[in-house]
Amino acid sequence: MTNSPGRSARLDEVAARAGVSTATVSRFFNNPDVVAAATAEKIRAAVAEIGYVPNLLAGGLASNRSRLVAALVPHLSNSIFGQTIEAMVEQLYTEGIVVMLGLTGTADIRLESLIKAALARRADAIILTGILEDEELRGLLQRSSTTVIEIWGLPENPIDLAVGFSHRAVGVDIARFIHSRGYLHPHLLTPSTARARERRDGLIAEWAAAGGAPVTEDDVEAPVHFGSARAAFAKIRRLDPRPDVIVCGSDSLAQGVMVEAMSCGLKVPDDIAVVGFGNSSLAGEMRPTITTIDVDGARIAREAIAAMRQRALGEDIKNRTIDVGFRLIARDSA
Amino acid sequence: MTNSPGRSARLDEVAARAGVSTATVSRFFNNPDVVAAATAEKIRAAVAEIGYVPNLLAGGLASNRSRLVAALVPHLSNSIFGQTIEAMVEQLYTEGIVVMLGLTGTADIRLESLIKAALARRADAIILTGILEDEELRGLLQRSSTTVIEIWGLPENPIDLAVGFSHRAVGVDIARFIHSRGYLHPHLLTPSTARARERRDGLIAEWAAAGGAPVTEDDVEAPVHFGSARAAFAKIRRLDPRPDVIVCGSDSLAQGVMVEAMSCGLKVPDDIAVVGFGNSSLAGEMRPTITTIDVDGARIAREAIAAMRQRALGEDIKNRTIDVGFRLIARDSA
DNA sequence: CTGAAAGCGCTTACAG
DNA sequence: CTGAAAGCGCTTACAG
Repeated sequence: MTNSPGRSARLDEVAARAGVSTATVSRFFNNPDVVAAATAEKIRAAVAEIGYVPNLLAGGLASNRSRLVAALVPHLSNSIFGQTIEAMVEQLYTEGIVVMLGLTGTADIRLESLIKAALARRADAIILTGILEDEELRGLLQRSSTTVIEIWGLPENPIDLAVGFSHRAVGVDIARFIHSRGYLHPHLLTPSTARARERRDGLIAEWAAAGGAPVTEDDVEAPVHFGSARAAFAKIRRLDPRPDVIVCGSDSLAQGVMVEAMSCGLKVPDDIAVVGFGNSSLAGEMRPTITTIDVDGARIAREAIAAMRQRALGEDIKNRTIDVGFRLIARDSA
Repeated sequence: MTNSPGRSARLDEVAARAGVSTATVSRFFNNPDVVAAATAEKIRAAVAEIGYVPNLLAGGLASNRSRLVAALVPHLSNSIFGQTIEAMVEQLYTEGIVVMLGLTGTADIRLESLIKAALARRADAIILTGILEDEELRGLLQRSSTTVIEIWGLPENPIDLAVGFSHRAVGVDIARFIHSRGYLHPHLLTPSTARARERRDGLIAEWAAAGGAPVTEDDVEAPVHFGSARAAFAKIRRLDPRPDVIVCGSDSLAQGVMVEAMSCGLKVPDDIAVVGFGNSSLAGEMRPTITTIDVDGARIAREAIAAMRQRALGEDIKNRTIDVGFRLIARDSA
C-alpha cells in the first residue's frame, strides 16, 4: 500500500522485502505448490505491504505465455455470439486468462489485422467465428504456435481445431419439422452471412427432397435489426400464394416478423407461422413463444477452453473437430 | 512467408535481412516518419519475406505501452453497454489498440481481480462502468500511472476521469415529461443497479415536487431479461388505482411490458403508457414505438478515447468530467 | 537519418 | 525447497 504514483513495484523489491530470491517470488505466483508454507507467508506479506502487481508483459515475454485469448467475432449487438463470448470470458476469468475482443465486421481486411494483432500479443489462443479463406493468413496461423479454434461452424478443413455444429443439418431439421407440421409454403428470411446461407441450402435441399413446393425467399442484410423484419414482411404479404410459415435466420428477426404480423391483425401461428434461430431468451418469452433452434453457446465456450487447456499441457488432441449439435425447440409460433 | 512452425521471427532477423540495425527496424514500426524512404522499402521487403509479426509483449515491456485498453462492464447480453463497448473496440482498432473485455457481474470481488488483471497487463487505460467504492482499490488505481476512465455515470468524485451523464437528471426529465402528458399514476420498474436507482430517485423527487400522487414501484433483478416484465406486469394489474404509465429501467423491459399488456388486450398507450430507457434499436422498431431516453454510447466511447489520447501525449486535461447528456425521445408508447 | 548498447521486469533450467 | 544468472524480444536515449 505504499509507492509513489507512476512507478510500480518490481518483483525484486518483493523478494528483498521477503528475504528470498526473485526466483522464489516468481514461483509463489506461478507454481505455489513448490514453495514452502513459511516462505509463502513471508512473500504474501511483502506483496501486500508493497502493493505489488506483477508485470505480465515481462512475465509473458519470459514464459512465452500471454494469458490472453483473442476472440474475433463479427459484431456484438444483436449477436448470437454475445452468449459464447460471455461464457468464454467468464470461464477464462477463473484461470487468470483475459479475453481480447476483436470485431471483424464484414471486411476481410479487419480480420487480417486483428489476427496479426492477436499474434503480435502472442495470444495463447485465437478464437475465430468467421470462415477464413485467405490461404496466406491460414498459413500464418498454422506456422505460429498459437492454438486456433474455429467456433460456431464446422469447417471440413479446420485450420487447427474447431468446435461447432453443422448449419446445413439445422436447415435439414427445420425442413423436416415444417414438413411434418403440414406447412406448404415456407418463406425464408436469410441474413447475408455464410452460415445462414448454409442453413438455407440445407433446408431447400431437404424440402425439395421431400417433394415440397418451391420455396420463396428473401435476403436480409446482416447484422439483423429487430426492424429488418418490417420491410421483409411487407413483401411477404404481397406473395401469392401467401407463405404459411416464415423461417427466419435469427430470433430477433422472428420476433420482428411476429410483431409486424400481429399488428396487421394476423394470428401466429394460425394465419402465419414463424421459426427463429438461436433460442435467445426472448424466444421463450415472446407471446406466442417462438419455435427455434437452440445452440449451447456456453458449451461451445467450454469445449474450446478444454481444448486450449489440453494444448497448453502439451497433450495430444484426438478430435480436431467437436460437434456440439443443436436442438429444435418446438414452441407456439410454428 | 518462411519459418518453421513454433518459433516466430525476431526483429534482429528482419534487421539482418534488410541490412540495417534493429533500432531502425523498430523505428520503421513505431515512428515511420523518421526512417528514410529507401530504408523503409528494404525493411518492408524483409518483413514480408520473413513473415515477421512484432512481439508486442517485448515491445510493451520496453516501451511501457501495452496498446491494451481494459473495458470492464457488468454484462454483455441484453446490455446497454454493448453499444459503447462496440464503439470503443471499433475506434481503438484503427490506432492498433486492442480491448481486453472484463465482465464484472455483480460481485465486487470480480471487479477487484479484473482491475488487477488489467494493471498486471499494464493496460494503457482502464474503462470502468461500475461505481468503485473500495478505497483500497481506488488508491491502487490512483497510484498506478494508468488512465482510469469511469463511463456511463458521472461520479462527483472521479478516480481520474469520467465521461457520462446524470442519471438523476434523466429521472427528473421523465417525471416532467409524464407530468406534462397528464399521467396521474406512474409505476416504476427499477432494475437493481445503482444507476437505475439514481434515475428512480430523481424521478420520485421531481414528481413529488410537482405535486404528483404517490408513485408505486417494483424492483427487477438485473440483468433484466425480456421476460422479467411478465411477473412485474401481473402485479401491476392488481394495483388500485391502476397505473396509467409504467416507467421501465430499460427498453427491453419496456418491450416486455408492452407485449404483456397487449396480449392482455390492453392498448398502449391509451390503456397504459410505457417509457423505456436506452433507445436501443428495438425502441424505434417496436409497435407502438417506444418513448425512451437516448444516450449516445458511441460518443461516450469517442470522448473516452480522446481523453486517453491526450493523456498519452502528456497533455493537460482540463475537464476531468465530461457530461455527454441524453435526450428524451417521445414516441408512441407514452 | 542511423547504430551500439543498456535496460524493460519477469521466468526457468541448472545446481544445490 | 531455494538461488544465481542467463535470457525472453523489443525500445530508446545518446552519439554521430
